[in-house]
Amino acid sequence: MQTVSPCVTCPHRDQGFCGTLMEKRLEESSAQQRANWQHHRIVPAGKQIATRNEVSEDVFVLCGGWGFRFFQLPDGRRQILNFLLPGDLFAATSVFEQRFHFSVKALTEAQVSGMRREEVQARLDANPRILMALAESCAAESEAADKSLTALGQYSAEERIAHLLLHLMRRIAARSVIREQRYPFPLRQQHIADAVGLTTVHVSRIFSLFRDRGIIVVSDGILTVVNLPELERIGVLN
Amino acid sequence: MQTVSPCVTCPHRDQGFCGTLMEKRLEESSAQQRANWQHHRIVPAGKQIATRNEVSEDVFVLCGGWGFRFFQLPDGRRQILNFLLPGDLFAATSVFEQRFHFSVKALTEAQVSGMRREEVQARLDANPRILMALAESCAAESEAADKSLTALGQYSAEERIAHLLLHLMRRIAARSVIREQRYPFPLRQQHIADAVGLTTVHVSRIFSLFRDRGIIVVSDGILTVVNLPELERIGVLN
DNA sequence: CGGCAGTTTGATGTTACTCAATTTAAGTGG
DNA sequence: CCACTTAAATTGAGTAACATCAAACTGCCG
Repeated sequence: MQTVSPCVTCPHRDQGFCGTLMEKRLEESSAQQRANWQHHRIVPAGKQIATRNEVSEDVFVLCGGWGFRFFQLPDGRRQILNFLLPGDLFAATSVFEQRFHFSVKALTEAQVSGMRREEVQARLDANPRILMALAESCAAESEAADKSLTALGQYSAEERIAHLLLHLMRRIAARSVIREQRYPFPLRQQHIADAVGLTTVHVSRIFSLFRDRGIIVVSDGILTVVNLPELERIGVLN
Repeated sequence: MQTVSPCVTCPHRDQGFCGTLMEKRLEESSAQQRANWQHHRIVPAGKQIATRNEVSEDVFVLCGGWGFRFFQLPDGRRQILNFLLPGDLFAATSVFEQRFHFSVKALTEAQVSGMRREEVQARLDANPRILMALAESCAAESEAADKSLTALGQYSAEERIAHLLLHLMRRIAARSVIREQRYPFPLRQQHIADAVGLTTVHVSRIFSLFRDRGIIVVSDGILTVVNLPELERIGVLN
């Protein structure tokens, strides 16, 4: 599980929270912050940050805001692979690949940090704790991918949406203190639809259903969980 | 892409083909074959080889036959995460995790090789080429998972099945020479159904459809591709 | 010959999609 | 703060895709 801590590598850290284990390990190995092998930028909401098949010398971390990783199909369909929260690497495997196999967009205004891949790899060799942290990220991503696959293959619409919400809630709670079951929630229904393989219309109906049954309410970018046990009953696989 | 080569670490190698890069790298580092940190066994078709949450000191490779990785839900539903072919690690990340986050079953009679995790890790430290090979496996698995996710989230039944077949065909062809577009194919329709999130009844209908349209024929454990361009038109997500 | 596992086929039901209209919310500029 | 504009969410009606249930068929093996 991830712990709450301010962003250590990002110069914009006063504006948000990062602090994954991977990031901490990298920082540990580096004497000076804001070294010249890192760069940072702020991107507006909706802006595409990375494109499939694009070559990059950098490994990216989302330092602030939300983003998402996705595949775009030629006919316009889009699959959102996962959502990126502060502290997340775009993908753990991108430390070893110079080409993105996915695209990334900013969901809100976001802070993105890039680190030279060869520098990251050099630190990997020098410090086995970084390698271990990276291996853990890989394993966590792989397990999350397997769970998403199960959700899309086996779950009904209600189950998929409940599952997505619970998964996001756990990740948000690991990064900031949650009071009264109110979670920041910048997703549009279109994002949910593209993540769980439904249409926006159907997502809206399920949300209405949940609202009417007193399970959750979404408004003003805030997700309020009214009946957590019921949400878990619907959405927890195992 | 993987190359055709006999299984190097497995004592049963005359009975099948393995030869992933990862395996070759491991062998490279080891003077004697059949070292005492490896063990091998033959498991009958249908036998469960690994169970979710189970702890193991070993890292497993499928040396011969076919297997599959899956999640079992309490209500009986099952999601097949991927199929294992000779030479495949059960999962690349299992080199770092002592607990399976998935279950594995033998699809045909299969040969399984287990290697002490600490021995594998020791070789990882000693030989950077092994680490690189493992990183490549991780990246390949992650990309495959993202593609499967897209297939389940966005594709119609026809597209999903065509996609699965093409994906398997490429992997089989990387391990053995294919003549006349005839591929060994030990899957039951139930396996396909559980892999692509459909019912067996619907899988059967799609197969009939493909057969009637002269695209593929499956019989006697052999998949014959009659019209490859058409199959690719349906199933390639690019 | 009987039994079993796997596949095929038909009839019917349900879930989720499509299309279209309407309402609500979120900005924007005056 | 209010009219205006635009994006997002909601609702209804009709439809397509896939599931469910049940029966029949096939090949295989004892």
